Amino acid sequence: MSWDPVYKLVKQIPRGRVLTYGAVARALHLPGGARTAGRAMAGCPSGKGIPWHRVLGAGGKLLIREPYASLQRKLLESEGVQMTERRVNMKLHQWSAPRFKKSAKNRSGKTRKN
DNA sequence: CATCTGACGACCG
DNA sequence: GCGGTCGCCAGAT
Repeated sequence: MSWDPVYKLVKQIPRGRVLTYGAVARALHLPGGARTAGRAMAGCPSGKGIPWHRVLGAGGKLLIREPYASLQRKLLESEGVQMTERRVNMKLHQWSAPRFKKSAKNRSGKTRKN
């Protein structure tokens, strides 16, 4: 399987921003959803400048285990990402991944529900 | 070819 | 908020 599009998207994640596996899967329209994105990241080639640490689980959960877990935390923290012991503040750092094949909707300043 | 597992996500208690 | 279960796809054994 060619994960190139996945790595390509991850490489586009701005510093200090993060994405979830589900978001990546949906942005690239990957079959199987988040698991497929996870598989792609698991085989993430080193030395390619891929900010793999910016990809988290749903809700900003840090799913990666040691020894990469601590490394990921260190890198994120280094980028000024606000986080708890095992979760990242998605509200502040979730990045709007560009939609491939689908039109991106303007979700800025939404009323939410109050 | 059958089965298990995994850098997942949503749901339920 | 946390742990357990089911569904999903692909690779490994």
